[in-house]
Amino acid sequence: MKVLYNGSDTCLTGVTDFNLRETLECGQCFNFVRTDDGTDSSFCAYRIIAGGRVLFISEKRCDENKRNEIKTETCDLTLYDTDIDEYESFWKHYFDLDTDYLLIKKKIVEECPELESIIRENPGIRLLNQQFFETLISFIISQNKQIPQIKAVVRNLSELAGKRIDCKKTAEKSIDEIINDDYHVYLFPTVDEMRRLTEDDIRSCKAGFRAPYIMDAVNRVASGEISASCFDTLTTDEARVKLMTIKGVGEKVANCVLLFSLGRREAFPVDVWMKRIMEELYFHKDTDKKLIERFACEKFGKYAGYAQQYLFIYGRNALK
DNA sequence: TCCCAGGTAGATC
DNA sequence: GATCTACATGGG
Repeated sequence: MKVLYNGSDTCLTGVTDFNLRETLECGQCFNFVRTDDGTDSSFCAYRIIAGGRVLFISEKRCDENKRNEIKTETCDLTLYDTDIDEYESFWKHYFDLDTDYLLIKKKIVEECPELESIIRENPGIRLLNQQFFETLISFIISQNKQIPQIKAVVRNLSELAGKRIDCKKTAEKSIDEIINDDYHVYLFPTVDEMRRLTEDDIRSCKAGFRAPYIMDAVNRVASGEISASCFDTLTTDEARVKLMTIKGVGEKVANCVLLFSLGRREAFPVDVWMKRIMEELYFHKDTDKKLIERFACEKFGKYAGYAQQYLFIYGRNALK
């Protein structure tokens, strides 16, 4: 992979084991919009809001080739209005580009051959490294909601309390809102911005019964009792227990926060889909979620979180 | 109108 | 402890 800066954009060429659409659209993040018109199957562009920044990014697929049996392909990425320093210090880690996914995929297929075809079809999924607070709030929102609705609540909260950012340049001017000259977006609110909201404010963002849960999470983070760094010295099991002291955070939400924002790749969130697919593959009967989690963690070890992502896609394709 | 959604808290047994 | 249900909101 080569990294080049052309004076305004950072261009990554020959990126392996990466697919922007697969990575963003697999349910691990909710603050993005596709900005191209979808007419070119080898091209896509997105606007992503994360970590107090806005990124316009596009991807061009390159020719397929084969590396060590598992089919892979390369792509070129353009991070618009982004210099090398911002790429190196933030987006590189955000997209998990310093991790060897070829090795990870091999290990998972060794443990679970059933996943080989799904990995072949989705070879570019990466686990993002997202910011703690916005991941915590987003996954509290996610309970009992579908992805488009989760995205809507995240956007409503951002518009209500987040900082406005004016976007002077855009990657692709194809969606309606981007056509406006005064195009702007709102960042996900900071803890301080959220603290100014009342429970009714949060309800007005269509958060429903999750509003008091969000209030509790905000208060606990604002007080300093909970922070990304407070988990540094804890084991994953201890960190999960601590996260679950927040109202509205159960096993599943806690595991998502561990996996997607605290670098605990051994975490294995079990939702309705994961329960169904694991029962189909291994248990062949109704099985407790906690048991499924323990089984997967023993089976996949430090790769459990990655395996979970492929299993999720497998489940959504195979079942339903 | 009914049912479900990448769940969880609180009640009840 | 294990099970049952209400919870807001929107879409099929």
